[in-house]
Amino acid sequence: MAGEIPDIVIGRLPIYLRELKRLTREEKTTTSSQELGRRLGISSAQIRKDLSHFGEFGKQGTGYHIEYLTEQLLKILHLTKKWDVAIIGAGFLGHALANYGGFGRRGFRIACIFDNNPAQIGRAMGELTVQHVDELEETIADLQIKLAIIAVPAEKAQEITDRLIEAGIKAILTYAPVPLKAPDGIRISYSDPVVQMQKMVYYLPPN
Amino acid sequence: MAGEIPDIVIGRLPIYLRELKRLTREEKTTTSSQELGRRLGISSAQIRKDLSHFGEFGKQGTGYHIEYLTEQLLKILHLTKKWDVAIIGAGFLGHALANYGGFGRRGFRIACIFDNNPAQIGRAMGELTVQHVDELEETIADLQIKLAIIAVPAEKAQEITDRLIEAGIKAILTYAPVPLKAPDGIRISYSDPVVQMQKMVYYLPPN
DNA sequence: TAGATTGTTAATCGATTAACAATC
DNA sequence: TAGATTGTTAATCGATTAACAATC
Repeated sequence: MAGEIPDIVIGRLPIYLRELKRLTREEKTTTSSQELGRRLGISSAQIRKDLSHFGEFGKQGTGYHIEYLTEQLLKILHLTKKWDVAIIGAGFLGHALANYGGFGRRGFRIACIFDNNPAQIGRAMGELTVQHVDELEETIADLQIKLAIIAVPAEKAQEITDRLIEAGIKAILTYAPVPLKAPDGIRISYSDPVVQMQKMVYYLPPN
Repeated sequence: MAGEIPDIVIGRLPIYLRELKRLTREEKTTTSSQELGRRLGISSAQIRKDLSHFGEFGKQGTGYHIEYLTEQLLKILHLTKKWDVAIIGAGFLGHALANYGGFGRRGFRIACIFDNNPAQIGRAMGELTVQHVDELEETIADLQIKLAIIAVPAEKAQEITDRLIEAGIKAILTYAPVPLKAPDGIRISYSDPVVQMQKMVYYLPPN
């Protein structure tokens, strides 16, 4: 069973979770690896294999009880409690993140947002107020926040990263198009829309 | 050499490109697979292997000429011309995307942005004006746009996808947390910050 | 019982790494 | 020449798929 689960398997669990919620919304109570696979464009064998790393959640002949599997995945992913998140950068992107309802619905709470631009400080954003970035350390330590999202310009990203880690942050999602240096044990996840677009362009005929 | 290049290799090329540009900004003229690998957290062997799919770009003993390798990667990725991009959805996220300078600097031009909310139509965004989503088909066909970014709510994403493809779009980057159905030959790239966060949370001790 | 679907094993497929001759 | 680094081969490692006994 458990032991050393491949990272790529962990990466698919949130996708399964997301689709299970959609099935629930469609009033279904039961599903199968085949149905799930068809909806996600993944083979049914892969889904069964992935789940088998964590235990046995299905029944031969009938498949998976959606509510039960959802609960199990939430437990596996440590999503049975809400996680506080700090956002650094209150530009357009920080604004979009702070106002995105998806975090609240799926296990997170945007707890604070920071910027260094005096014009932004004190401004209301979502349910929050933009704080000065110099309050970053204290706020994160006080609230014991472990997760952060970086939405600052590339040049500032490494400095912010260092400060976040120093303040106790353990995982960072960054939108800055820069590889971040961080000690072992700190998770970094990258999102660069331009990189994604460039990759797709390869497959398009030029001109 | 060429033939059937693994998708995962293509996915790393934009990252190499991005780092080469940074090296250029640092006034370097030459680099090696070792230096590049160290900066990106990738093995030097992998970088050499990846590049070898496309030809020989380096020199034994000295490494790679940065400017030359950059040009080659741009050619390989079909980035020697600017690609027009359509954005669907002028909410906070669409706003952030339209105002992000990274596209312009790295091979793209945001050509148009659409929304269905009357309050948004006509509003200036970046250098653009928000158009009604019903003009989507005509604008995309007229400008022969091949790339689109979906920044609409989940429920609308599939309908928009269908319309985009009908209008001639060949590749889509979507921020909607839904798997999109599309015919073969259409590329879809997903970005869901919540999924990225959920994946990282697995590695964090609960509570 | 007959049909469906699981969990798991073994086979296949693909990607990464180590190592080194070639050569600048 | 001595040192550095490439491009490539072969070995290793890891992930996906096919197949099927077990069983609901």
